[in-house]
Amino acid sequence: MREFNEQERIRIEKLKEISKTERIYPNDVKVRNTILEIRNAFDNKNREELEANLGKEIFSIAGRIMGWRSFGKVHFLDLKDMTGKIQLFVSRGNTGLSDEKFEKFKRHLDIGDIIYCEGYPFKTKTGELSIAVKDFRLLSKCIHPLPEKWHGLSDIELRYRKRYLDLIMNDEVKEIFRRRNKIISLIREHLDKEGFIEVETPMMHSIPSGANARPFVTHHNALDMKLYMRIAPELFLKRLVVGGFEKVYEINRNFRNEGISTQHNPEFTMIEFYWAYKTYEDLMIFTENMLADIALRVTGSHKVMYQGMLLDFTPPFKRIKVKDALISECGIKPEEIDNIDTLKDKAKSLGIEIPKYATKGYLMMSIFEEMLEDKLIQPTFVLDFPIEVSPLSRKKDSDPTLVDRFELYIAGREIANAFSELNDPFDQAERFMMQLEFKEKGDEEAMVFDEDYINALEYGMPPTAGEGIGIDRLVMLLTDSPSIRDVILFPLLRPEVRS
RNA sequence: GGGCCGUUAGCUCAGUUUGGUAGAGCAGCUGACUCUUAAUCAGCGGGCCGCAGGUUCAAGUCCUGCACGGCCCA
Repeated sequence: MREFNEQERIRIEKLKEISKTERIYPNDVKVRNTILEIRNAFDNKNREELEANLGKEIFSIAGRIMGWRSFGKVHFLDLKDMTGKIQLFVSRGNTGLSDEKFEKFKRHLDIGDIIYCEGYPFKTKTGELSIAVKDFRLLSKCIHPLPEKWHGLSDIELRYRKRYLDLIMNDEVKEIFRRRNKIISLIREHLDKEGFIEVETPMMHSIPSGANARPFVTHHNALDMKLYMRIAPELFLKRLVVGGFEKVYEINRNFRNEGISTQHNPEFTMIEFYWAYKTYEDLMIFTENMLADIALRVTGSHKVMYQGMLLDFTPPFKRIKVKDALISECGIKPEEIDNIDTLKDKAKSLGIEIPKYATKGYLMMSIFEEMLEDKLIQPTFVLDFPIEVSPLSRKKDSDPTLVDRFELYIAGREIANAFSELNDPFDQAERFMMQLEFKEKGDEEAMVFDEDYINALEYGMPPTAGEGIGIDRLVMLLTDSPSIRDVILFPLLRPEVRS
């Protein structure tokens, strides 16, 4: 049995007392108005206009009591619903409560309770729009005292563990998740406008595929088989392009069995979209226009402040090629960029550990990540990745060691990854074989050979470009959130151990 | 995995330097108060000081280990 503290026991006693004369936890009230409606209708009216209305048109609202100021025979409460906050004015008399109801009001209710009330809008001496309460009902009791009214709930661990309490207390948290919803809606709007179809592909895969990452493993009892939580939907979405869905997207969770940080949660949300008869160059233009529009409509400007950095989403975004950046920014000479020994020396000098399966491309990207990633503050497309680190991308016509691929960096973080898709089944089979070699040499993130995917490509996939955008990271940027946990409602935490 | 920091009342925090009866504000309870908005005034109650060991006459405080969390690094 739960143990309750003194304050909680008092509130439970109040509930018991109420239950003697009425149903507790009732659901038979009809809430006809929202606080926002009342504000919109009366905020602009002056005291005299509202005075004339007093006692005539009655409104009904419901919400949570967030504050209480008592003067004995008059009480001021703050009531909050999903649309806003309004002050309740509770007294006795014609436009107030009966003596009996007034006593019940004082005796039964607490800060935190969810109540229904009916009353008349008016303005107090200080000009604050308030509801003169004519009748009320307790709908749901708050057994626990709410956090302190001034400082609120600030303990980070408690905020994540008890997100409901965080949402009750911190309006800015609600705003972050409203904004997250808006961002996702806008992405859908942009894709729907182009004639895309939204689909859902499996979350459980019999072979992990579509990205270089370690999967979560689970087991299906009836089929007695291993299943992997998906690390990416890529190969399924491209099967759909083969099937004739030429513009297709999915917004859903990926699961990666890796560490947790301010940038990583084991489950995170991605949008992946595939667009037949387009190239990665087309996607850069689409992406910069879409992100600029979202930034503008969500924050009101193309220029967004993130953690002290002013990010400029005005298109076009900067474009740099991987090799050019290594040469101009990392002190590698043009004639040595393709020399594996030079790259190894450079990597060593940066303290990068060099695994057995390290190739030129692997080293180039390691050096890039170590030296340049953090510096890409303004939105920047990094293009033309080495083929060894891009097993699903189309080879460049002009240079078979590179692929038609870009990643978008903003505020030093990878936000999007896109490429012209590899639709040549013979080349794809070779790439899978190359991945297997890496795996044998110890690369745990190397891809597995997916025979059915090759088979799908053998039926013919149109030339296609595809892209993935990390929704959580994008939301972080547009809500000025320092941690991914601030934009995920229920981030993964170790379970609390109670002694 | 490593380093640093944190964990005290329902919440927000003092108290740890220099070991000696556990503190404040909000919230709660009792009383006063008919226009406040962090209302005000008077009084009262509320503690496994994260957990487990150790040192000591004596530990919230010092030492060790563990748990959970935060930031940084890998």
